[in-house]
Amino acid sequence: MLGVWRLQLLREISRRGSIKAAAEAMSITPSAVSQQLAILEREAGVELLEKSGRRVRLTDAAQLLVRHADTITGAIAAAEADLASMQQLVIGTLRVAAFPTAARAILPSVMTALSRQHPALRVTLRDLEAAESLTALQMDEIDLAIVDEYDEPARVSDGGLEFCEFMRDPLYLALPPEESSTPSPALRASPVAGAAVRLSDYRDSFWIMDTEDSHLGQVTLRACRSSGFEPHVRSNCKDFSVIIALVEAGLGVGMLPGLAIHDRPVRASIHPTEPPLARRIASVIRPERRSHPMIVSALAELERFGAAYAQPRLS
Amino acid sequence: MLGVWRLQLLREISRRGSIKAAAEAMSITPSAVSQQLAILEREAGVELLEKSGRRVRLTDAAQLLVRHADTITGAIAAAEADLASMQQLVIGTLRVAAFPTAARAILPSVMTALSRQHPALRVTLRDLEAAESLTALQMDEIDLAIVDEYDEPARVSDGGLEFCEFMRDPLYLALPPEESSTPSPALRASPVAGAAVRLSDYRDSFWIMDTEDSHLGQVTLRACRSSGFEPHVRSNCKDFSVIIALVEAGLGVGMLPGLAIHDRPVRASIHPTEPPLARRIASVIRPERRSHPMIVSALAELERFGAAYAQPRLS
DNA sequence: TCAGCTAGGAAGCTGAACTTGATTTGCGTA
DNA sequence: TACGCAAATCAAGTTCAGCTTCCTAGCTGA
Repeated sequence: MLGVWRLQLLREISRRGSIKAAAEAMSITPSAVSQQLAILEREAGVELLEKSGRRVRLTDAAQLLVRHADTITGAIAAAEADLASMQQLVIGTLRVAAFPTAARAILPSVMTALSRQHPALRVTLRDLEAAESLTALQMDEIDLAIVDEYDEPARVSDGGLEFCEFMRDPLYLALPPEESSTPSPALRASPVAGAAVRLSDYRDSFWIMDTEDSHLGQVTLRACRSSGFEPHVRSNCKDFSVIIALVEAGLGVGMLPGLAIHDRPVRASIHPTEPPLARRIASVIRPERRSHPMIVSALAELERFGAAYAQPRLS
Repeated sequence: MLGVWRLQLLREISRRGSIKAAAEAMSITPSAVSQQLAILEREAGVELLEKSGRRVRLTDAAQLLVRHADTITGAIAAAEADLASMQQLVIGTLRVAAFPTAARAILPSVMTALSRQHPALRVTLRDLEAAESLTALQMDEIDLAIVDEYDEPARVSDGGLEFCEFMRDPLYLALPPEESSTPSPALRASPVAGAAVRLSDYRDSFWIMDTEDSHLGQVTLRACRSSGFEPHVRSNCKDFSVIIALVEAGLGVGMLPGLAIHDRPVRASIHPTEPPLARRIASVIRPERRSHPMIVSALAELERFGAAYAQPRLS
């Protein structure tokens, strides 16, 4: 019979593209992987690897086996999840990845709540952009990914992952504080704090934008254009704290997601837009772990955070 | 991670009901099974076996694991089948079980055809009644079962097995040969050879029946009753050859399936009934092996036999 | 009550799977 | 073209999982 361990090694080679990388991922030596695959080839009766330069390439038969290895591994994981859910035991290590803003604004409270509820649970956190965390999830390097989505749910190549939107994060327009000398060319009365504003009212302001290749940058740009103007971009900054600082200094206006100013005092005037803009925040898991109590608890906690966050609160 | 080998041992205990039996099935010692299950309990973190007299009983958690073990084993088997079908290799050992009549009438020609087509294929045959071969299939003691079905497809507890009817076997009424002195109380002109007859025409004959608990016996009895009479049963015989001999000796009439007189000279007058009666003959496999070339070839050969058999042929 | 059967623990053995270290082969670079 | 590095693989030695054998404990039926 085909050895499951060997199949998992093959799977890892397929994921990571080289024997060395697979070996590192499974924390054994490349030599061991090479030997195990030689055995698997005997078991299967087919060539599985062919040399391609100084690397290896998977044959068709190997790719077939990788697909099967995925379902086999999934079935084992499902058994473990069922077992854990039967015992209602929330123990072990939950590996979470979140995009940076979420890692700062959401995860601290969620992690403390989780470890208060389940003292035996260890939660580790990495901050990864959405796309990175999805591949990490597929690589089985993390158990739970928190991603942001700006456009409509694309999820074409979701690779069998399970998405669950647990909150929406409104996008706000940040205006320089009242007292600051606004360098905006147009003089205007500042709107009432917290009142919705139209982007087109700031067609003549300088704009502090996220980087062009970021989702938020593109969404902002598109929103300005569909409001009928091309923004005067004064600077492109990746880090929201920098954007906040520039707006606070009165150097322009900028779009900020709510989480970026959540639980953080900001000396700027924050306004929802009309029409409202928002990004969706979703949890992503591997479906076979859906019933794992560790996952169930974490998702519940995220839902709770999302519900609390939905209460309007403007600084 | 849960050890697959251990899960399979647990599965075998569940199937066979004792550690000893499971150990024999896997050809290791009971002690080894006991040790592996102790390890599996540690892996799972749950009690899996509880003593019940001098045997063991599976806990709920264990039964949950058995179900998962089934799907895992199925997934591995599917991988192997896919692998073999990719290579189009028909090698190995095909273990067949068939009910006795089929074992005599169908399997010899099918087996010779198979081993002619695929010299590397070994075919082994056991004769088992339908119910026995189904459990053997679930026990993974055979790869292919040939069963007969008299009633409408029940298949309630088919246990995830896959049935495929490949032929129908008509039931014939066997009458004593012309020249024999018929001890039947009623004098009548014998029907034209091969012509359909009505059971009610033989309400006054003696009947040679299959055993009462056999399917054929019950079907015959029911047919007689629905033709409006209770047959005078002269003897109940399990073996069709005995029934044939008795009819040949002129001691009565009897129902015989076509296969029982297939390719075998019979000195009796064989007649289809009006309305016609038949049993269905089906192949049964485990679904995960459906695409295995060994199975594919065997099923094709059975279909071929069924098609040839369907040509009317009466002795 | 005892003989027979099943489950399971202890000790020792075997082989599968790993590591280490040397070798081969391909690729980029001086 | 030669050199060095990187990746795979081979050979030899080592470790440990999983087996057997032998034994004990406990249930069951004669």
